[in-house]
Amino acid sequence: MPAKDESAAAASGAAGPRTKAPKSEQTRALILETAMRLFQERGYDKTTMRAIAAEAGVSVGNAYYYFEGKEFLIQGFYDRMTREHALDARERMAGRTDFSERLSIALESWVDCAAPYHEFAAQFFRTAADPNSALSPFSNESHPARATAVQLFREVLDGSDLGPKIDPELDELLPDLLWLHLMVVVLYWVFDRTDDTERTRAFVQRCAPFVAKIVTLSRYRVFRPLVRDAVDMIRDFVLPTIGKTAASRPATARTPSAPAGPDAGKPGKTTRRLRRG
Amino acid sequence: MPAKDESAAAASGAAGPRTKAPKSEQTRALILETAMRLFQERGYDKTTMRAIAAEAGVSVGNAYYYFEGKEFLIQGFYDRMTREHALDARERMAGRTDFSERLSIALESWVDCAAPYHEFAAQFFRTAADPNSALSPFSNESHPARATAVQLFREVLDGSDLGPKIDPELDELLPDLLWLHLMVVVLYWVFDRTDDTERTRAFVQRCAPFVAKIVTLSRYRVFRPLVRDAVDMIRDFVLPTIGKTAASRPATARTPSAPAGPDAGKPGKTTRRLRRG
DNA sequence: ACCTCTTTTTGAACGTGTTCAAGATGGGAT
DNA sequence: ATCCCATCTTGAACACGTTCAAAAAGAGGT
Repeated sequence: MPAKDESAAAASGAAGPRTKAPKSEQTRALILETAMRLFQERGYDKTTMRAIAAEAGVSVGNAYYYFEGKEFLIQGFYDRMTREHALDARERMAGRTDFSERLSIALESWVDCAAPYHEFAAQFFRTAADPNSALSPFSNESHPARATAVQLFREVLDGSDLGPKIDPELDELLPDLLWLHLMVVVLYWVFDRTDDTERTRAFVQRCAPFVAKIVTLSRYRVFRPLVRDAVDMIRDFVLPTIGKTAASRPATARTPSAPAGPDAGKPGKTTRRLRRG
Repeated sequence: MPAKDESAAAASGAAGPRTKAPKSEQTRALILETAMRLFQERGYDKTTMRAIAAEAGVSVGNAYYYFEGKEFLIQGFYDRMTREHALDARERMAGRTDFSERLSIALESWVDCAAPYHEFAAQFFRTAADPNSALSPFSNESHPARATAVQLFREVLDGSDLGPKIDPELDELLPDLLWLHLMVVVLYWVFDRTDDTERTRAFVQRCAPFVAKIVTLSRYRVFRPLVRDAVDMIRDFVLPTIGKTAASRPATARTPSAPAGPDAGKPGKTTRRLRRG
């Protein structure tokens, strides 16, 4: 049983090595770096595991010792790009306070950061679309990349001037919703075949004001019931799937909070007082 | 150059065989049927091309003569399921006139029809998620399965009693939008790990009234600007990607907020008074 | 019958991702 | 030093999707 799972290794052995052997970590990094370089040079499909191993000066079996499979090498890309994006977006947003503008900048920043990888993004995407894969952006909450992205969107909101006036329940959900919006943009981007993904850029420019408008309008009385419904639905059906909230599998089970309340049998803890008809 | 593309073969040779050789079509069908049977029995990954060929009593090369690759065998499944769904949904909707109910039935019918394939839907989905693949539901408009599904949703609308009162522009888009909604349900379903995909079923039950509410509310004055924006955006950015509308590359144009004329530089015929029956 | 050309069929061979039994390495404990 | 054990490394071997040159089977025409 090799110690592939470092978090487990770090948590289990109390008397064990506090920092995992730097030697092995070095090999791991070497393989990952080599893989990423070759991916960028030749594309994902054209880069064989044998080539990666050879280029890194290790055996092919060794690569599999550190990475469960070829697709796991992609994670490095994903993580790196997400970090770059967060940094770049923060920098570009600095000083701006208009929500629509900030959102637009954040999304455009993503398109820019992702641009170098667009060519083999398809392969990438294909792997991420597999629910069984650990790479799926929806699967494991632990995915650090998602946390980074959600955090960025929280900052997009916090830095803008529509602060306390909007529905607190919606406000709580918004960072995740904006991340979801980013996922839609990603989907659009992956399928975008125009030069420099101009189409996606235009899409983003149109989306941002629209989203801002929705958020702004959500304050008004007329929209409240609709917003309520949407918020409830997202809380019950979307967030749990992403791994948010303690209730991670409430579908057939009972409600996690409010034992025998009005929504017994309902998927999530809806709202305490929901005037349902 | 073998005649893999039967539509071309049928259209080109004026003096050629009006019906393509039934012999070869028989082999093709045999391979497809065998593949579908094995996929259902063992799952997609576990079913090897060698096994399909052996079970069908042909050589492996022969399978590749009729199908460009393994993934192309999936298309058979996709098409069949879509047809089944359309039939089943129509039957179940018969007599109902409430839009929300009809939509709910149509979606639930899909979940039921897709249930037998849920196990290997992941692999399926993974393939469909590849923009390069001919299987992608977004790629080629010609995809007959999508046409069937969109047509079904048109019937969902036509059979319901909210007919002429809703915004005609929205009405025109709705079938495609509902299909898009189905795609979201599919996404949800693929990732759903609950027993009998109970969670997806609950999701659908909640979505349908919500969608109906939106459609209903879209009539009121307050919502008009929002609906307008949404309709425009969808027409400009979503439908062209699906292959709808002649204007398929409007992205790089100018700012959308009407500088010169009402629709100057707009890709589609955006705002126009359509009085549809 | 014989030749000619297209359509269909074959199966060995290639390149790939992945596995695995076996070996090498290194650091403590005796 | 010697042994022990976990960690790391190896490369041959496996199974799979896919390709391809060549053979077989038809389909006309003479």
